[in-house]
Amino acid sequence: MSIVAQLVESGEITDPESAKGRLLSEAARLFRSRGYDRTTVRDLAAALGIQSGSLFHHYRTKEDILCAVMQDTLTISTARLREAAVASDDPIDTLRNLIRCELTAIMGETRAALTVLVNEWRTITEERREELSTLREQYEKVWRDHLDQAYDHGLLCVEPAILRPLLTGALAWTINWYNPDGNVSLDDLVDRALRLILKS
Amino acid sequence: MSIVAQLVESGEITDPESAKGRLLSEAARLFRSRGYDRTTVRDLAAALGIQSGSLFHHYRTKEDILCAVMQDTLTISTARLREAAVASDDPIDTLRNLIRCELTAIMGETRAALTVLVNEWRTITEERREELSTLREQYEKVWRDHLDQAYDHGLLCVEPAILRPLLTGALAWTINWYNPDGNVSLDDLVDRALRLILKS
Amino acid sequence: MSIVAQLVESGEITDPESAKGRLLSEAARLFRSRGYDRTTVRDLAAALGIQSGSLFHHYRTKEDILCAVMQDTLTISTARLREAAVASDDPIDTLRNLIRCELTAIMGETRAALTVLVNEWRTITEERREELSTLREQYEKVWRDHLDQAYDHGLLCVEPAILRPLLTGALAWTINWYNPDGNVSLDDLVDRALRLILKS
Amino acid sequence: MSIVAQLVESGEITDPESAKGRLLSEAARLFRSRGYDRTTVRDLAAALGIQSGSLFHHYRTKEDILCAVMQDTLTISTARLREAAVASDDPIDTLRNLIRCELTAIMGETRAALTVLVNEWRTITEERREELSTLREQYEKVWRDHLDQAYDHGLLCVEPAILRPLLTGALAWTINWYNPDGNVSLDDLVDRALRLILKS
DNA sequence: GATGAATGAGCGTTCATTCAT
DNA sequence: AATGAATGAACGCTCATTCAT
Repeated sequence: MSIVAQLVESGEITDPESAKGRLLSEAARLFRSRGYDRTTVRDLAAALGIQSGSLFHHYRTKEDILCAVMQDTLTISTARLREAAVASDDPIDTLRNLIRCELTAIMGETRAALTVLVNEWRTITEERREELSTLREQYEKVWRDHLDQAYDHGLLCVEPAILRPLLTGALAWTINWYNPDGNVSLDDLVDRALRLILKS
Repeated sequence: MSIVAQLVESGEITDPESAKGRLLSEAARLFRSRGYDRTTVRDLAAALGIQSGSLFHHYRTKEDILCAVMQDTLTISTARLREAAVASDDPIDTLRNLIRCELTAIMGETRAALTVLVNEWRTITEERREELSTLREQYEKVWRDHLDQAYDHGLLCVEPAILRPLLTGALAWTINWYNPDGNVSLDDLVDRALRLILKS
Repeated sequence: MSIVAQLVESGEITDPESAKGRLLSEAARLFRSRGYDRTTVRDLAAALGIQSGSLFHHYRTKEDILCAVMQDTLTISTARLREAAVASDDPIDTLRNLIRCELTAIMGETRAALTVLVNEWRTITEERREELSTLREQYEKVWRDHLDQAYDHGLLCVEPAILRPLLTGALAWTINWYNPDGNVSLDDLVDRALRLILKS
Repeated sequence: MSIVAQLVESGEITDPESAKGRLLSEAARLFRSRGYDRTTVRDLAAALGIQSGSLFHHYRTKEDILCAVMQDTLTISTARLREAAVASDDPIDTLRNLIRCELTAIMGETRAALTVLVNEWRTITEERREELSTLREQYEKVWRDHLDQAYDHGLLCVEPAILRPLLTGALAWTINWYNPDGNVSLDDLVDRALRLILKS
């Protein structure tokens, strides 16, 4: 059973097959391509083939939709990261897996939602940010645990507290330049990011 | 004579002391803190103590203001980067200087404008983007030249074509987490970023 | 069944009883009395007892409203002119009927819209003008056919190609001076216009 | 000495060679081609090579400029019409001269101002309209006198009180269709308009 | 649940006019 | 006379949201 299916079953995320789920994935797609502010509720409604007023039966406000997108994306990403983290016993392999997992998320199906998460963070209200921060911290905890471990083994070039945010930026930025269909494979990219953080 | 003063004299940027210059720096500040879309021309006018209609004596449209902010910032940043690049003969010192220069820009007075450059890039029209791209490429050329040189000396952990965008992201992202008044000094941060890209 | 009712049924014009129809007739009235430029969407909305923003549910732009007014008016006028043209077999009676029909339109319910059609023709975009020109030509064709016929019978003082635009002007101008409640009856006016174009 | 020169000398119109005169003729040209509302004071100033604020040293408001254009045009037109009226003793020749004079004004240099006079009449304030009405009546008096005379000779197909406004419209409308460079000469057009109003 | 007309505050922009220089 | 920056009211239009149906 896939991770997404499990999270749907446990009620942690909205079923992407449901009406609400389709709404969220369409929203993620639009928010990413046009930006949150420039995406109107009419755009979203049109993309779903409904009237704009009908959106508000599912979510109270446009911002609620943005937050739901962020929340589900974070939940899925964290679950996937955890899975990636236990796939190997070797610290370096584990780091490679984490990097690949994060890059896959950035490039893959959750790409839209993640971009939104980065670009529209300041868009949402303080209160909402705090709610989501809890989820973000769970995600970051996975990274921190394994970076600490690798650092204790003397593998990293920089202490985790600084290394992680530097790496986060490096990976997040790939969305602005990396082309999966170009002449740098994803494996190459993962390898280069890994070399960046390793000591030797 | 300062770099900014020289650029003003040569007409490459708007004098920051002039009415237009004050308009631009206020715009950069507001666009950064609220985002371009969420900053209204009335906000900007109020911050300058004038009427909203009066803005349009200086710039034809709001987007013109955004572009002027981007252009001046890029011009200043490039001039500063060039200056930083020639301060030392040692390749590693030069890289350190470039990193410090970029971080200083991100943290310092041009911080606002640079954030805009990143966040509002897709906001502007295609045509405008091309104009600005020329300026961006001049900036990047300075980096590329010195990274190539360092790579030829066997100093870098990754080939420049991939290293530079990874580094760009790592440095740009600092805006989201680094606190200049916290317990990591700017020198420390520069040092850690340098360690990231060096081979050993 | 009235001509208007038939045109509504066939979908050629907007039902004057519908919300959109009331909007159009109010627009025609205001555009006529103040001119298109001087009529604001807020004026129009106020006259309809709605908010200005609500107008844009019915028509995308103010110009769309103007064009819709013009189109419906032309469609109705053409239908009426055709009806008037077949009411008699006598060429002179037919001309009299056409003149009366045109004057009735200019004086009557479509007066506002017709004035707009004349005064705001240059207001609308080229593209739109071409669309409407087709309708105008249909209207003019009715006139041309019957003027040609009358000319062939030797009834007219001037060849139709010049006579028709001279007559158009003479009739259109009545809006600037003729008072239906004054001491010149509509029948008198029709009679005088007819005398103008007949040979004897 | 030309009529215009005489009127300038007597102070009845603004010298077209003077700064104000150039302003007026440029205004007439612009008002005609774009309409009064759509011509901005900046357009006018630009056409004159001055700043928009400078216009207000010559005229207090934009409407003042419109009225000055109307006034001068009416004054010149009336003087020319009077001249045309005394050129012949023959009633029919005189009518022909009046028609030609009016058409020449509509087509010629004063064309711009005359269009304004027709199209922007409702634009100006009540008070202003009364001032100009006096001038208009002087112009109309010339026509009325000669039409009355011709009617008394049994030459006209319709009584002057109705004939004149019908003719006014017929001639004014030529601006919408007549092309002086087309295959209908001005003489032909004058001839056809004359046939319209004559009895036989 | 869905519709779609309506809201109403707010947007970027225009423009006749003013006025210190 | 002329400038040109500034005004401030008004413009056409947008859009998240509401609500009767």
